[in-house]
Amino acid sequence: MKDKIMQTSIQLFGKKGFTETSVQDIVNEIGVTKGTFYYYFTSKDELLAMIHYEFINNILDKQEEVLNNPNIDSKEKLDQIVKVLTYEIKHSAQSARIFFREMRHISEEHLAKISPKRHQFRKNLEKLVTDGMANGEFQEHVRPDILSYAILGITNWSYFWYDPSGPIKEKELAEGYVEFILKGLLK
Amino acid sequence: MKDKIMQTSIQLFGKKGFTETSVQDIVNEIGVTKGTFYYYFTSKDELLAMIHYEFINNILDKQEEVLNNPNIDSKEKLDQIVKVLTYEIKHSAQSARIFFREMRHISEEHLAKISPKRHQFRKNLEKLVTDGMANGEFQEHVRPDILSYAILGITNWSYFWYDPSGPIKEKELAEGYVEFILKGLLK
Amino acid sequence: MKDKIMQTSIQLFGKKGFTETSVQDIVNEIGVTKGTFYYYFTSKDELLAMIHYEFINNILDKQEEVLNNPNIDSKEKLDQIVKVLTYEIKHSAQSARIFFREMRHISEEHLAKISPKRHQFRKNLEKLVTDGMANGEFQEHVRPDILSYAILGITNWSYFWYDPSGPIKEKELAEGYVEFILKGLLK
Amino acid sequence: MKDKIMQTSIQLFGKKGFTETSVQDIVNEIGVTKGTFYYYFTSKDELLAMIHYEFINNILDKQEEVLNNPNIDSKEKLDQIVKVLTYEIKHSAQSARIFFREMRHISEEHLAKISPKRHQFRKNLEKLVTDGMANGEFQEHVRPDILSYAILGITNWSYFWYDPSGPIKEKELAEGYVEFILKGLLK
DNA sequence: CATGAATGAGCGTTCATTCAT
DNA sequence: AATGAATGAACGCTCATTCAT
Repeated sequence: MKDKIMQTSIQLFGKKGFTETSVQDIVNEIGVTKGTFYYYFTSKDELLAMIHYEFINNILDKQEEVLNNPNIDSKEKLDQIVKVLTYEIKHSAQSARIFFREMRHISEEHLAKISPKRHQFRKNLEKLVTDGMANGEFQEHVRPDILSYAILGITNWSYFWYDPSGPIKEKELAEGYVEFILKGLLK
Repeated sequence: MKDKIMQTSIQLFGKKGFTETSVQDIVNEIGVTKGTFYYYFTSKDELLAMIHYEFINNILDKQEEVLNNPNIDSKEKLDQIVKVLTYEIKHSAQSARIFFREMRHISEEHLAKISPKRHQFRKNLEKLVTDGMANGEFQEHVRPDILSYAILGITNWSYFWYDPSGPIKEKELAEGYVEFILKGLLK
Repeated sequence: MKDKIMQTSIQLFGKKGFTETSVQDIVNEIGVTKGTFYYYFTSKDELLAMIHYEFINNILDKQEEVLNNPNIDSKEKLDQIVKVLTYEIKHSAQSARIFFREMRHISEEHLAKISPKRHQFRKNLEKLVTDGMANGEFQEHVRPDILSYAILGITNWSYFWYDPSGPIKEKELAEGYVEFILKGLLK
Repeated sequence: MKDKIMQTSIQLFGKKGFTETSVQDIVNEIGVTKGTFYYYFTSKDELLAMIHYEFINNILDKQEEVLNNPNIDSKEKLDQIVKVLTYEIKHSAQSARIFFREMRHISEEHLAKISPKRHQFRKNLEKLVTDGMANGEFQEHVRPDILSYAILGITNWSYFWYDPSGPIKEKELAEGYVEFILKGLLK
């Protein structure tokens, strides 16, 4: 039941927004009453925090799996991470929307568990860039932190506009991103 | 007074969010009553739409000024557009936040005036990429629409994390973005 | 201007109701501002009272003109009064609606001028019935006050359902009423 | 509780009017909070519609019971229907007031259930008159529809003026109405 | 005469949350 | 484990009225 509530909430929060989705909406969808909701969650807030936590935990795991692979170079790691992100934004579209859009509704208390993971994810990417520079794969023209934010911007922005049923296929999108990130625009 | 309400609302919507800011919050901040608010705006919705409209109108104007300059090449145009965007996200930080975050609260009716401008902005960027490919400045490795979204992702994402009082200066950020966009990561 | 406001208000109060019509609605219709309204009327209440006063004054005058005619008998007087009422309900439909429907919104103070006239109108009708009984024209089977209310009920109820553009013509209606009032149903 | 809200609302709507009675007034009277009101009714509108529905349903049932009685003639049926109406207007005075006065505040949606019954009631009366004419009990001097409206006018108008604590007793009123309806005024 | 800005009280409605059962 | 009744605070919005100009 707890999981059912979470999955239903992800769909509703993603579609209509956190504030715009009432607890009543959620329990109506499942066919139970509000009492049930508060039996499993102490607040709407906590539910949102859990959704965030599961999402960041999942992509952080996948990212670290790539980063810990000793058999591939920085370029290949970057390639795989971009693909992971694009995959998640497509296949967990509603979770991604919630993650990028509704962070502001999470209380200080819950942020304490989520923010470090968010930060870790970004820092890991920055370290990958730094490492790639150190081993001569990447240019050293720009601050690694800026580069990490730029790469995240490219992928994360997809949640804002990307329509899986539109003309751009997931594979083409991810490969386009990688190509652009690696080679830039100039001839 | 109308302008005062708008400026105050931009600050509050940016800081706390549209739904989370009540009309009462806005008028309290100014020291008038709710009646005054509704004397100048027919709804909170309309106010939000106006904020969006002013923002997109402003950056669209600046973008087209750059694009219409016959004395500079595509690379230079791209450089200037990235700088315009970074400048706006820094100096109109709250408006930018509202623009990227609160679109979903704008009614159909008001969207009719705003959406075309949003779309135009993105299309203009795509055309700049296409033109740059046609005249041999840019590589033709990736679909121009994907590239336009990627570039917008880089700049727009700044609204999410960039802190003007942090260690990264605006100039360094914008120039870092341009360098990365043009040359990519690989050596 | 004062008259313009009254005429416009009659239309709007009749169509939408007193409470449902705002002072703003009225002045919008005329193209002036609320200040103007309050220059001519001290309150919305007062305006309503004036409308009532004009209406009752008008039909009371017409009623008394009939009653004071020494050349016609009670039956003829009744006939003419029913026709006056039917005429007013058709041709001053909105005023009639307001008169019958919105009495409850008139303040004590203003009622002091209107109620006596309303009462007078009914009393005059009762007296006509009593006189008709006294001079042998009418039966003395029912209390004259009940009869006066019954006759008023027949005519006034028209405001509720009568549609001048429907199949029943004004003349047919008034004459039907008179026939029924005089002869009843039974063979 | 739902019924308590309805009964309280009937008293308040009847006394002060629908628009003039706030949900706050209703719940204050009962000693609960507004939340409770909206737990039982989806809107103030819906509550009004329910009051109307119960009223018309009740008198329509009673009317049809009389009409379906095969042992009495048209005159007797008319007599009983007038008495039913007078009884209701006296004993459900506030419901009757609401029914005749506040129809205009009922939404299209709810009217769909109420209007047909209102119409049915009037049509049944018209049919009774027509039948009475056909079997020779009643004169055929006036259109049956006009007669039905006239009879309804007599009885319904009572809601406007009749004071059960005044000098006229219910029985005297109803019998006076019947006498007048059947025999008219003229000797 | 008329305007336009502002007020303040109130309204219908929503909703996260509580709690006895 | 789940229900259903109830709360209370807030929200967007309306509107009769005032008043300096």
